[in-house]
Amino acid sequence: MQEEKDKKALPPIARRPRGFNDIRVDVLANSQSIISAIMTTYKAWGFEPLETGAMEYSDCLGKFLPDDDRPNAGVFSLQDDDDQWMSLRYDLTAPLARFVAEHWDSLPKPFRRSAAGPVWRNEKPGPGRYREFWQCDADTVGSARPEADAEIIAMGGAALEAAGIGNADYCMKVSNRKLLDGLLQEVGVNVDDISSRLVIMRAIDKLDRLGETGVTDLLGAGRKDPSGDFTHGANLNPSQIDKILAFTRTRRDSRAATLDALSVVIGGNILGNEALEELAKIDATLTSLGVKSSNAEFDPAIVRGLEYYTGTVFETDYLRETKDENGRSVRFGSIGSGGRYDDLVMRFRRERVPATGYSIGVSRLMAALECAGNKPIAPEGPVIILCLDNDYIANYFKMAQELRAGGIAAEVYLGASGMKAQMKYADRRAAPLVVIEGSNEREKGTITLKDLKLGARLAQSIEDNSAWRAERPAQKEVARTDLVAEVNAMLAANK
RNA sequence: GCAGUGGUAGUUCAGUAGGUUAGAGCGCCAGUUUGUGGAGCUGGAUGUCGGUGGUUCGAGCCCACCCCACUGUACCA
Repeated sequence: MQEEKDKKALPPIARRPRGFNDIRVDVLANSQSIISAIMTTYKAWGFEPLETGAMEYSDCLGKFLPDDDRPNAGVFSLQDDDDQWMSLRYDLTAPLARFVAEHWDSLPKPFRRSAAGPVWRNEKPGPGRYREFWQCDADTVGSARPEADAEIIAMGGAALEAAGIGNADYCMKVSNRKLLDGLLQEVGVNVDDISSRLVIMRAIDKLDRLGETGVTDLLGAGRKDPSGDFTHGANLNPSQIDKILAFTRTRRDSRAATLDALSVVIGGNILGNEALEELAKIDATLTSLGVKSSNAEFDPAIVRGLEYYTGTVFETDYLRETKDENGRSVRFGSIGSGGRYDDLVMRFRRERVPATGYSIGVSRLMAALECAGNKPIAPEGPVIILCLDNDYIANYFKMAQELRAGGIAAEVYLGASGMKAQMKYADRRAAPLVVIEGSNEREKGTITLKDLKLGARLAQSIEDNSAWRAERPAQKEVARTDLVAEVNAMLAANK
């Protein structure tokens, strides 16, 4: 009892829930610029921005309804005061389906929507995996044409390049669910047996990581991983497995060649032919949009784990080899993915509403850019006006207002420490320069401007600290009346 | 979820066969005769040694359970 009371008296330990990140100004500046580059591209291709709320009624989000046993499995859920379950959205596609179904009659069709925002998943976080993260999506709802898929694919590449990914560093890998369904029919697997179809899809999805031997195990009896964990397999026989593996090897260096190879394997099948026709149209559209095979290729080994895709599927591979801080090479998962989901809106309305879309994971994209050595944006802080003389603080505020009126971000130091500490503060705030007015300057009607960025550059050759300080480099005494003009000149000189 | 590894200052780590007041680098804070950040000088602060219980005269070190982190694996609509 007593102990419990003592525990209660302790203050809470400041800590952040795992999987949720604090984002400081340097990272924030970069993610905002990436998001804006992507959204600008989406807009240029005719996609209208739409923002929806963070929560949806759980039954609108899909199959993951909270139940009594695990009300929060996968999603964050809570019960509203009218007892309805609500959940934080786990992607931007499900809210789109809800919105479209709700407003179908008043929407222009096809409806082309872009969206950027955070999504939440109640899962175990890992490196590069968070419980809150941003996605940038674009979707075309109400067009069944393969050209709609092609356009999304081409635009996805354009968006990535706008965000800073090099043209040679990514490849959109495109396939079609119907290819696999056709193949499974031919091989004698019951396609309507959803669970075995899913096991097979997930097995193929792991090709890049586990290789053909691992996937062979997963398609057969099952696989035991090095840690001793056992994964049940699809229990196919060796000849079925061979045919599936042969199918996954039909990728060629050009889209046309892959189509030829595929038609040999799957051509006789009705679903397979449908898929081939769609892919051929996608190829033609990509070609007319100027998208090379090196940036968008057909790869039948791409299946994607998600159940809701009905046709075209694609994901974006980041190609550049990257190393972590220990020099080990890092494998990035896809930095974006998408596909056609013709049945998602059908949950709300009886009619089938074909839709296709693409989603970019912002933090993963940032990690890729960072590993590739892209120079991050260094955010710039305000001009700091030192407060050397409390009796004259009014003067400092006046200077700040003059600078702001001149379009320059400025701030008066409001702490209580000495000059050295104030310089340190300005340094930490990434201030481009500081304004100094002590009694020396005031008596002369001048101010001293110190260029922190130039100083930083000069400091690289510093050998003797006291001499360095005596020299007072990178600073300049100017007339008080020229404050705004001189600050502007110094800022311009540093661009 | 399953398996392996680990948990000592803000951080990276050291801690010798269980023995007195638990250490180092970096970082942080303050001062350095009106004046100057990023590599000067001087001084300073900081740890429920992940938690709880146990063994012991004595536990950072040994034992049990729990928590958390990392790695692999599964799931990821």
